[in-house]
Amino acid sequence: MATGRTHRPATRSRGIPEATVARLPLYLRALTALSERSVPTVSSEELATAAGVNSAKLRKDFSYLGSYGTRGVGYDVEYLVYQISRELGLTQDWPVVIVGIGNLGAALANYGGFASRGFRVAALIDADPAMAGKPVAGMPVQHTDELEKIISDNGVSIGVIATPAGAAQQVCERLVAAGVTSILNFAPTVLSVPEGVDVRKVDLSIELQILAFHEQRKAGEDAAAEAALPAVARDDAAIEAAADNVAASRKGPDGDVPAVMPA
Amino acid sequence: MATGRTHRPATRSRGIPEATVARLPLYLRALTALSERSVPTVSSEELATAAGVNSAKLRKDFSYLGSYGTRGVGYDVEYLVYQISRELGLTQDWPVVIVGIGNLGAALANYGGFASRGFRVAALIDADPAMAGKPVAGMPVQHTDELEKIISDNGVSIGVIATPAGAAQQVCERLVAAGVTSILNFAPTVLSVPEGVDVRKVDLSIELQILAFHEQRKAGEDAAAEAALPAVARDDAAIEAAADNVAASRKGPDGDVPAVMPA
DNA sequence: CATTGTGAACCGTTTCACAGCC
DNA sequence: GGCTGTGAAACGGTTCACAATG
Repeated sequence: MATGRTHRPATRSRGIPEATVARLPLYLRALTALSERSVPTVSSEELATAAGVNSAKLRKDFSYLGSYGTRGVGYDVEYLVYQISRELGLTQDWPVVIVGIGNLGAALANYGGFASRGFRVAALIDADPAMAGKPVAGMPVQHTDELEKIISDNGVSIGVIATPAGAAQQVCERLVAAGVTSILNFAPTVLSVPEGVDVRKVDLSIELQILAFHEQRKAGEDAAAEAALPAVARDDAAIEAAADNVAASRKGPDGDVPAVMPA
Repeated sequence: MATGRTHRPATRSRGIPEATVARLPLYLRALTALSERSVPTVSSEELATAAGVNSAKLRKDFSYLGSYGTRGVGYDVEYLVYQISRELGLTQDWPVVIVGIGNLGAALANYGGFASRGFRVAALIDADPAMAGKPVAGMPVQHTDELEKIISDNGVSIGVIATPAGAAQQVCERLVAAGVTSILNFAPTVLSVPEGVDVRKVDLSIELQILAFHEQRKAGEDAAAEAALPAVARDDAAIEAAADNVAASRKGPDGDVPAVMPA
């Protein structure tokens, strides 16, 4: 999961818990799907399943927004879509700039999920003069020299950094100086920003490392089980020794082979 | 923040807290940088700053791994790198497959951060027959038909899904059936997986929505401050009204303009 | 009477503050 | 003296369980 936030103290009352905010987009996506299928109402149970959470959590989350359900019936899909959209600020237009148009930046520029929810890619910016003017996702790449002007002309408050780690802090500082107050950072660096600027980080290799950690544990468990050891206390040596056996016993059933679409 | 996990109950003792696990890669990155600069030891304070956390948290985190520091001195950089790498399972080789070689899949394939930490891209897989054989990141794309064989031949236990949402669940099922037990999902869908399979999700549009939420709040605050209203209780109507003024007053100082590298 | 909304208990995580140790 | 390691307190989030209610 992406994470990392800079925050002012939770002064104001009736603040929605951060954990709840992070789930609202999930609910919104599930609700949008229901809306497209013209489903009029959902129960907390159904919606929770669709969003991949449990229903108690969902109900508590919604209780922070206000009470938009009907006891004995459920929630009105359209109404909830509206309320959550409004709460997330998606009823307004958010111009976004992407800085660093390499593989990842280009992928982001082409990503449909942005436009579909109020985000508009206002500009693509790269430091390579050779990139300037080149169309990516139907939009000409602009040179870094224009950064400040672009931000200011478009009233951009959200910036996406997809540069190499070495350039990220500099880019960040220029974005912030130009008026950006929210940054989504894909570069594998800790950005330091002034008070009042939010940073969220998405780090691919960190996610993999977390998976590797659990994977390693599973390997240890499997091996312990196979060796018919009592599954009680953990023993580091045993786990380490067992780790070498990972992936030894894998099966590859090719029963039904459904088609997969290209990304 | 990327997130989302499927988990067996925390049966085993001496489990490292999930929150700590999620920070270990951060420490590792900071330590690696120190190591490259041949710094022999660090204090919890220095390392914490470099990793973007506070020192109490860092010390508590390390206390779960064992006590690898020296009071009055700090931590031995090389030794810590080794201990954390081992704990994360990065001393072994993790073959990974990427399914869905669109813009994002290609970006992932080219991403250097994988190889640098024990992850090896074993194969790139796509359902489009036209992609088959095409080289991406110096490696030929293989057709989905080969999925099971690839997983099995390479002992792959970690899969990355970068397909469109519609294909993700099917791909996921095939990966799992073929022996994959950890999945990093970039498709904007909730994947359902059997017990024992870990899923982590990275969702770009969710991250932006979370930023938009905070951005909206800031706009409300700013407006309230400008209007010289008492900064006490929140008033929804006022915030909504003020939201339209976002980005009205932006300055674009072009003082020093450092160069930015392409991504 | 099915389903929401929510106090209260619970649990994991963070922070504090200081004892322990080099 | 300086810095780690860690109990204990504080906090935020989740889950439970049931009263409220359309």
